[in-house]
Amino acid sequence: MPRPRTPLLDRARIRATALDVIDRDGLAGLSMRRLAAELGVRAPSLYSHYRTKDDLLNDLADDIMRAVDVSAFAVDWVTGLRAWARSYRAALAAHPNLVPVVAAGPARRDAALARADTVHGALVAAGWPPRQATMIGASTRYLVLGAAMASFAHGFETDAQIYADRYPHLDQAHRLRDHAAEIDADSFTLALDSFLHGLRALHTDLTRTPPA
Amino acid sequence: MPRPRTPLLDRARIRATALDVIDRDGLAGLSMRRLAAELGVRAPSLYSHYRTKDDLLNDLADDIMRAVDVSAFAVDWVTGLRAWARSYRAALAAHPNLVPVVAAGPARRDAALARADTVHGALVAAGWPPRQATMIGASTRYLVLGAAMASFAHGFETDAQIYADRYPHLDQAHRLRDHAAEIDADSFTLALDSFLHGLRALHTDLTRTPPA
DNA sequence: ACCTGAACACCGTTCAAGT
DNA sequence: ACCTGAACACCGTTCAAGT
Repeated sequence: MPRPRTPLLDRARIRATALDVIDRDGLAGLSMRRLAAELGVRAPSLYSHYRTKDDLLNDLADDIMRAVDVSAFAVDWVTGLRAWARSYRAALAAHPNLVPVVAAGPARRDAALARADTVHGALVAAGWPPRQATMIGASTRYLVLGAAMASFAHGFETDAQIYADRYPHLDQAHRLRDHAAEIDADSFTLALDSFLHGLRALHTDLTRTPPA
Repeated sequence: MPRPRTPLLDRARIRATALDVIDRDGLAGLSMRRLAAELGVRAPSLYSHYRTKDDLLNDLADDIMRAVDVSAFAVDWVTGLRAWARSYRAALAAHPNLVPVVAAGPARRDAALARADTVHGALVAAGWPPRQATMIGASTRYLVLGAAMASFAHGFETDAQIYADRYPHLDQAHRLRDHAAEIDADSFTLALDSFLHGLRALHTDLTRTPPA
C-alpha cells in the first residue's frame, strides 16, 4: 500500500495509541514494531512523524505534564504548593508505567518547564529567596516522583506471605497489602503535610528576620 | 575454549564487572553480550551463573542496599530515621545509574527487606501504631528514591541557557546549574528535616493522647 | 510527503554439543 | 559443571524505492 490520498498516521494518533499500549502492557511492552502494528502500518512509517522513539516518549511525558495544575499559587504559596503536588501525583498515577520517562528529566519538555517556571516565580513572589525557591521546587518534585515510582503497592505486588516469618515486623505491613493504594495515598499526604508544616515554620522565620 | 580446570566466572566477578559497566555506560549500556565480552567469555556462559539478566540486576540492587545503615535506630527513632534516610541516599548516589532498578521494588531483595523490617520494628517500638510506621517508612522511601531519581543535576544536565528567555523565572535556577549537586543535597536535607519536624509534632500528639 | 521491504547492528535467552 | 556456536524471536533505525 503506497501513499494514500489522506495520510494513515498523524502525531496525535501515534501518541494516543502509544499511551494505550504503555498503559496496557507497560513501558517495555512498547516497541516501534508493535506500535506500528497496532496502527495498521509498518515500523519505518513512524519515523515519518517522529524522529526517534525517545522523542515520542518525551512528547507523551509532556502530555502528562499538561494535566498538572499550578493555578492555586494565585491563592497563596502553601495552597499552591499543595495543589501542585497533589495534581502532579494524580497526573502520574493516571499513567504509572510512564513515570520513569517523566522522572528522567524535564530537560526538553515545554509543559514541565512552564510549570517549574510558574512555581519558582510564585515562591519568589511570596518572599522566598531564589535559591530556597529552587530547593522547594526540587524537594516537592522528589516527593511526587518518589511516591509515583516507589509506590508501596508496586513494591510488594508479588509474592506476599512468603516474607511473613522471615521478617516478623513486616508481617503487619504485608497484611496491609490489600490497602496498598490507600497506604500510598495516605503516606503521600503525610509526607506532603509534614513538609509543608516545616516550610511554613521556615517562612515565618524568614519574614521575621529581614535579610541583613 | 572448553571448561577449564578452574571456572572462568563466578557470581561475584560477574556482579563487580556488571556494576562497573553500569557506572561507566549507564543501565542501557549493560547487555549480556557486552558484559560477557568484558569478562572474556561468550554471552550464554553467564546463564550458567545467573538465570536471567533481571536476577543479576536485582542482586546488584541488593548489594547497594547492604550499604544502608539502620543502626542509629538504637539511639531514638528520629535519629534512626534521619541516619537511615541519609545513608540510603548516599548508597544510591554512589551508583546513580542503578537507581531505577532499586526503585522498581524490594520484592525479592533480602537486604532491602531486612532494613524495612528493622525500620518498621523500631518505629512501632517507639510508640507509632503499625499503620503509621508503615506510612513513615513508605514516605521516607519516596523521598530518598525521588531525590536519587529526579535529581536536579540530572534533570537539567543538557542544554542550559536555551530556556533562559522562554522561562524567565527559571533563569536563576539555570544559572545555579553549576551547583546542581549541592542544590540536590540541600534540597534533600530541607525535605528530610521538614518531614521529621512534622513527624515529631505528630508523635507528641500521639503520646499525649493515648488510644481510646 | 508518506509508506514500504530489506537490511544493519544489535538484544535476551535456549539448546545441543563439547570437555 | 561450565563454556561454546548456532539459532530464535525480538529490538531501533536507515535507506532506497515506490506513489
